[in-house]
Amino acid sequence: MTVQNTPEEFGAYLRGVRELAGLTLRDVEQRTNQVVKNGYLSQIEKGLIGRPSPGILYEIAQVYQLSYRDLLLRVGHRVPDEKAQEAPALSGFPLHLIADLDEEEQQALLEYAAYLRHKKKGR
Amino acid sequence: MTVQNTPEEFGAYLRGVRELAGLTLRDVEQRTNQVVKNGYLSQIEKGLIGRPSPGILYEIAQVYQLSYRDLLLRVGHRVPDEKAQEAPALSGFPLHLIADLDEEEQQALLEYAAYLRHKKKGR
DNA sequence: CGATTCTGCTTAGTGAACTTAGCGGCGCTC
DNA sequence: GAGCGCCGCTAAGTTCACTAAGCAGAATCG
Repeated sequence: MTVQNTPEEFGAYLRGVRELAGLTLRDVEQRTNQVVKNGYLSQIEKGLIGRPSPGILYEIAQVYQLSYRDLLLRVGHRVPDEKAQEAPALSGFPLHLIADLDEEEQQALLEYAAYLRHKKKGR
Repeated sequence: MTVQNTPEEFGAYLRGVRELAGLTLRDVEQRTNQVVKNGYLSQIEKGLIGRPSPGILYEIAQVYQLSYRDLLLRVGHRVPDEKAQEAPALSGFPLHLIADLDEEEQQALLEYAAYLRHKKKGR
């Protein structure tokens, strides 16, 4: 429910969860396949790291069985809206015409648009 | 729809969108309140940056009216599950008892758990 | 007692994201 | 055609997440 922690708060929280789970720093390192190094986790828990990266937080969430989204929020990372899949509106452009196209075709279209825009300069 | 782009692909994509929107690098810098520097955006578009941070991607998504989530996926950031709000299961621990507690109380509880765990060592 | 093996921790180093500052080119206008 | 402003770009510098390596203390066991 928390929205934002200081690094100290976040560290204390993580330490609490780890100890509750009965894991050592090296246990976590092992369970994350050496992705989260014990020394680094120690730094995080001591509040020395401002904003651990999403990848690290994800691994921690897995090991402790916490919500990845919640961890992201705690350290202050932007999190995509649950819903509100903000469609690329781009001011009335007929998107449905583009939605059908596959990856390469869309890219080609963008490049063509760039070409048009370039030409237009000599308007 | 794409799941993962190479830095080059991602850069080409962003460049296409920007030109389609008719914006210059400095326009974007201005519209993001100098959060996304023109020189840096240039580096991204040329594929020189491996994985721009969430904060930067968020700003870009806002300016171009793109889906932040989609940008995260393109560069390879982990994204929290739309649903599947993975509850902190922690092996049968009676979570509902904790859910009521406020922030401070939860922290105190974790610290108490740590204390218990510590004591237990002399089992 | 000494040796071993855990524990958390610290320090110095690396690398990549991001900044700063400025360059050269192009298209205006006078 | 000289000056001016905007364009994308780039090289060097800064910052900070993350690594590598090892140390001190406590528990364990011979």
